[in-house]
Amino acid sequence: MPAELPTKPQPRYKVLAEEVRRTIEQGMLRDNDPLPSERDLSERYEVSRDTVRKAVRYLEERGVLYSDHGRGTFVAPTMVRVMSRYIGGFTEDTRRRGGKPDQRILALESVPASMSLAGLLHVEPGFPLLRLRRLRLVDDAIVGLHDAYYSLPKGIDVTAQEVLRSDSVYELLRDKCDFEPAEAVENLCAKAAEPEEAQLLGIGPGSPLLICERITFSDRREPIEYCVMTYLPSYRYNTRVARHRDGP
Amino acid sequence: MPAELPTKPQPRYKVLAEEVRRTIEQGMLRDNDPLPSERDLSERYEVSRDTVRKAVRYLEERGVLYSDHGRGTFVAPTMVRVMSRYIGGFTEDTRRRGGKPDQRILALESVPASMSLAGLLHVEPGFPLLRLRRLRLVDDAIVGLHDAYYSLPKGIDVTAQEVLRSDSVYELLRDKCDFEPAEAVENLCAKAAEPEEAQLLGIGPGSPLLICERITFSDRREPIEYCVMTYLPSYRYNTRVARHRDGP
DNA sequence: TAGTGGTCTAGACCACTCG
DNA sequence: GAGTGGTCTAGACCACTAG
Repeated sequence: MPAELPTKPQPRYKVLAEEVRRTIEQGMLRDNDPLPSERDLSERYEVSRDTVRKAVRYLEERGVLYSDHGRGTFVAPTMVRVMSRYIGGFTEDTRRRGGKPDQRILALESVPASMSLAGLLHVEPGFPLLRLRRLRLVDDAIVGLHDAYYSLPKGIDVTAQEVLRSDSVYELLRDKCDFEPAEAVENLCAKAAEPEEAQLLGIGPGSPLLICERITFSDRREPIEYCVMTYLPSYRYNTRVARHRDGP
Repeated sequence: MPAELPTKPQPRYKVLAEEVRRTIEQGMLRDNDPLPSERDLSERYEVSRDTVRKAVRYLEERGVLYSDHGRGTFVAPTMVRVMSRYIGGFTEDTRRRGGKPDQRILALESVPASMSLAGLLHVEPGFPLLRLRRLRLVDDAIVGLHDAYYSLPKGIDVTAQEVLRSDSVYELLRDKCDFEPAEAVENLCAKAAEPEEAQLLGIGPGSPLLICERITFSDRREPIEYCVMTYLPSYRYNTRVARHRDGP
């Protein structure tokens, strides 16, 4: 079987959107430059105005464009474009930033769900969870520690081999079960390193750490993963906060 | 002049959306319950299906609903609904979480832009910036320190009185100039408290702190504010990371 | 196969901005 | 007033899910 993907035909609005994105990335348009009007684009690309509007929405969501009633549609500043965040794992995120991601697996085991984990993942206390604890590296330097718990369907198991081979746990789980991360919530705060963390991360106890707790939901909005990510001060978390198009 | 606001008539899709949101918040629908189909809603509310779809998009952006092709539209889990983030100041954010926000102004002065600030705010080095340094409190306890720099039009000035009186600096600036925050980018990391910070925050030097740097853009996407927010470990930053409806 | 959301069209009118 | 984005309609067909 060849590696050719079927590559479903993309909807027109998405094709248009990527065309516009390419134009911008190639430097044909600079920050805050105006785009042609929706009616213009609609004629030029021979699609309905509504399809043009969908393409513009698509790029607005991603921090690439913004539009102002009565004025026009414009190219968002580079900094906004860059910091637009979407759900993705450490590997993907690091690559996007131009770094070389790596990992050291510390533990891969089945553990019974504690009361609090059971509550977060909507399972019974004692339900067997897959636990994966890893050191995370960027360009061969340790940047953090991930401690993740997955609620997997019965009979599904994962080996260290598979984790090492695959590019991301998300991808691995997408193949083995029907896990498809659709949404996540995160909670960030600062914390002093505890002795064990300090030793693993090669820092002094009490050193400042960035803690990011995450719960990931499947496309059916079942909580599937709970993960505590512990980062050194050198690690930076970027995000874009958009005002909603209208009220809260 | 009476305090009556004109209250512009809202578009139908927004009226519908708020109606649905109310239904959910009153507990008529629980997490992951299905909504009536778009065609149903379109008949029931006597609007076109497209208008229903706009209302659904509106609520999806806000983490209230999610829809699955071929299956239906459903109520998003409570945790997702709660952690949906939008641009707002400390005051508004704290109130949303049920806390009582407060502040102690440490400095309000005009300072010449440094090289780095000038670069971030797109002004000439030496350009006079308004600097506002404040302790931030929730329920009468210190939680952090805000150090903000604003690039204001010439001739606009702000007094401590005005800051104290107004509910938020954003609101104040909206009145005095045409500042309207539309988007922001944030960069978070951990840091050890320096002696001065430690003293102001009432902690030991070297204690862990959460640092959030923010650049705020106006509706014209001019960078208007640069702010460094320093938080104690007790402060928590919540966010929702949605996968985009389609590819990155 | 019936029902759902996803895409697309063509046209209309409104609300806003700016010269 | 001319031009822009914002809202709304009515209808068509496609793609997907589930019983």
